[in-house]
Amino acid sequence: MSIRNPKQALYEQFAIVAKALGHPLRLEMIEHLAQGARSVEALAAKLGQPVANVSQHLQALRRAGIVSAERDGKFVHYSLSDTSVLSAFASVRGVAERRLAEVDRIVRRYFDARDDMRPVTRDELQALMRDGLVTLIDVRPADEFALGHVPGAINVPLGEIKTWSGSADAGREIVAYCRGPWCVMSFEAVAALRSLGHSARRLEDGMPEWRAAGLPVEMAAWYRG
Amino acid sequence: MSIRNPKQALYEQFAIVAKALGHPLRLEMIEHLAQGARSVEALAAKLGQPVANVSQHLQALRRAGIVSAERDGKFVHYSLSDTSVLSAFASVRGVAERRLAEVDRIVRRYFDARDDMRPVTRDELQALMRDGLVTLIDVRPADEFALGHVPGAINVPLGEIKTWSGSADAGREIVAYCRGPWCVMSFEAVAALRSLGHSARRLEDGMPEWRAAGLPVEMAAWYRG
DNA sequence: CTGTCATTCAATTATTACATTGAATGACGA
DNA sequence: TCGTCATTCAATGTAATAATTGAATGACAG
Repeated sequence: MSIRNPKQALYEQFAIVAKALGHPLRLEMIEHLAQGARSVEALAAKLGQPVANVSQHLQALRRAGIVSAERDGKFVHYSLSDTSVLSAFASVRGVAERRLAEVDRIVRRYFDARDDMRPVTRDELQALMRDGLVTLIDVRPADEFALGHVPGAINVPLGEIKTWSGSADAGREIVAYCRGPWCVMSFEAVAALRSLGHSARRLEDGMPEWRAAGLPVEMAAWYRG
Repeated sequence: MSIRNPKQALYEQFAIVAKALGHPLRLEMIEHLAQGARSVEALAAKLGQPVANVSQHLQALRRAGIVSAERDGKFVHYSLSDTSVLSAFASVRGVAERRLAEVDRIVRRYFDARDDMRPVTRDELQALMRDGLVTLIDVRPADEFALGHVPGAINVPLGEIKTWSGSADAGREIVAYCRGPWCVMSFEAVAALRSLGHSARRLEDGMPEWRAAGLPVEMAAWYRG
């Protein structure tokens, strides 16, 4: 850590941030934290990882200034330091999308591409919702839905898609969204709904992007006030 | 590299890109390549690093899709794959700037902050140049200047600042720019000019950002056509 | 075909990152 | 004060990454 010259010292600081983003688990953690603050234990449960491991990765992110911690009793709630983290994540994803054929291959394996695969943009969705033309479902788990969702969205966690679709109007198009543009839950939801005979598309982004765009966010009643 | 599920596979791909950015030398290489394509040897000379080391880092960047290589005789010219790389770099820098007090500290050590430290924006510079109020100097080495510079700029490499300043109009403000917002050459140039009694400021960005903004770029005569 | 030169590869060592385990801390409630 | 629980720390083995060296490739000139 000896500072030979300021130029290299600066690059070292930038590298610390990039390095902190350079691990799959930490990226997944960031995407979860983008939904809202989480305790170490809650995050570990979401990720299916040992608590100690998650704690150490969180500290790595904290050292890089990517997340911040706030103690609340015996819990420590971690959250993203600011929205610049999300844009850094998006930029990295942008490079990966543009240049790594692998990413495309993985997505296609997951979701057979058709012309109607085109995702719905935020603007399109707002128009469709205003005119009452679509049913909007939020396929994230209930706790994430409660912390904030697109106004008018119905919470249908992935496991309940099949049950729910029985009661849904078969002739009405469904738009699904989840955590972000590469969150696979909305892909799975759309695939499931189509196989059940519904017309369904994905929202191109997820909740964090909706919020970052300054659009209105609705919260569950027991969180209000 | 076993693909357990598509979600993790995607995060792994994103992590590859971020990991490639997670090394000071590679970040410095990217900033150099943002000025224009370079051969391995030329880049190694700029960085003061052994050729083999630079070659291996270049390959790491290539695997991540950040740079691309083009063979030309016995030379291999590397360049940035696309401008999304620059925006990813900028985002990482943004997180670092916002969150790491260390960065601020390093910059301040380099350049004692005053109210007139405020850098000149691109828009301001264009207005100042149009009205002929400032002298614009490009403090990068001559080869980088030749590959493209801001119209009207004079090339004054760092080592020639002192000599050049003797012939400069002492009452006229000087604006200096170099490779990018954190490139220290323009900091050093401004510090040197001020100590010599000149009024000098930095342009907030460098050449790559100027080019990425779609602004006109001038090339040396022997490169034209 | 041979020599030269830019680049890459292969092998080595040192360093750093990672996951796991079990123990230590720190705050709360009884 | 004591026990409980969330979190962190410390220690371990393993794997990945980095810099260095010298040899191998691949293209050009003669």
